[in-house]
Amino acid sequence: MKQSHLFTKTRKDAPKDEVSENAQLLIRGGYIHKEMAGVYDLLPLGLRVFKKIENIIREEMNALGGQEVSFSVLQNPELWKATDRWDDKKIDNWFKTELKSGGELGLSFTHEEPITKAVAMQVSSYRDLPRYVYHFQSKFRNELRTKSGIMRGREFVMKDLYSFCRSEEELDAFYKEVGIAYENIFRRVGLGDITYLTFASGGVFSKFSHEFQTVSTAGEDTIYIDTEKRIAVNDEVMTEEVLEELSLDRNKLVEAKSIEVGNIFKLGTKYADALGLKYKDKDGKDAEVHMGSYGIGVGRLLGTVVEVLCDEKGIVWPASIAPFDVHLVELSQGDEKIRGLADSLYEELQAVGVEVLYDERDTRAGEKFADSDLLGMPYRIVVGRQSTEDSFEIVRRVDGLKKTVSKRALLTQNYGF
RNA sequence: CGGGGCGUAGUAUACCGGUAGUACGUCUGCUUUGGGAGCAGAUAGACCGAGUUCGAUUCUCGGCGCCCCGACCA
Repeated sequence: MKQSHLFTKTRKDAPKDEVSENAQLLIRGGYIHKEMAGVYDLLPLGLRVFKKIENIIREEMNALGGQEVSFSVLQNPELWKATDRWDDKKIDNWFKTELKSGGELGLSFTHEEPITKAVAMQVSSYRDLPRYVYHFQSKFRNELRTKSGIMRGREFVMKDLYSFCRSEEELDAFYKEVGIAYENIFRRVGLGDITYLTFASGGVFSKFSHEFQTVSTAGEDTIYIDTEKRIAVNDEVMTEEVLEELSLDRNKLVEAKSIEVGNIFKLGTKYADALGLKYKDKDGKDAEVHMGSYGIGVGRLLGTVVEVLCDEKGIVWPASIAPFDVHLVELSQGDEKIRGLADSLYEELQAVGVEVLYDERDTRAGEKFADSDLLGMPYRIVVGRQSTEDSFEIVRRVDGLKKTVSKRALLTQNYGF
């Protein structure tokens, strides 16, 4: 992608109404556009990151045996009445709308009800279970107050996975597998070291639910971490009894603010029962379906990566989710030889499948470097006076380390850092 | 939803009961050119409505919007 063709530009100043680090950097870099309070649009660069994160999650969900679907954002109130979640007193941040022909609709607050209902239409025997269904879909929450940039908006895309099992044991086993898959996801997007499996309140179905909490001063939650065991306890369930049950020593726990990037919990049989989802066991008798629900906010995850990995110069993307593999910056300043060198490198890199953002704009070096730092590609290739046919400067964004490498090294992405 | 703050250009701000000025940014051109350069020119603004007034961006009221703390929440 040639940078001069990109319809977004970087900006020096962040909008005054944006306080959070993640949204400031993403807006300055042209990754997102703020539509209104709590509502953000993804621009080309932002969408590329978003899709890469989505794909990592998708791979892990598929590895679990998950089957991808796409459920509507428009929802039938009847299903929610069946589970007693339609009333605004029960769910206070519903977005609801009306049909011209009369009647109400809900805008997807979450998708337990419609997906459970759809599964009920397909499942009737023990042979039909277990089933794991997931999708990436917009969720709408009529928040009284939005905050933290893209971390908490009124509309956001969530990956939600629902598991349908024949027994509590089957659910427990799958639940553990999802936990491992989630750890894979957070490691792959670059948050592994600072993300902790956290015990949180479980509601009426189980004693605990589990959250994945990424340590950040920008977080809204408070957790207590056992760094050796690599688990944490959410402040909301932090009691002596809980510590005892989990065999944790209060003196070893470290308090931290954190961002909830994922959540997994057991739903028991409540929704299945309410929506008529049951199956015939081997004896031909009706049996209950045990459900689990597993969410990751994709946009929040993106924002969290920006928030915790950025530095004073801008965004620092992990290679796994960067919009481009490399940022090619030419400093030809009118020198056609240098420009030719950069142009052909651009073509060759693309030919071997390297994703490259090519800054061939006619601007000064300082501006290009500043933009490159802000945009945060993991590597920057600089083509200037010192470059030759087979000698190029490459800079690693995360620590600024520089190397001079051959063209072959660039084409094979073996930079030797 | 409780509490607080704020609405003048993309950003930061100034002045004023007589329709707005500066800086940065942005755009154009020229000169420059390895860390946001210089010169010249240009662009762009009073949230909306009602009231008071000869006249409202300014005063009053209402609405809308935005931000922050708390509660709530992926």
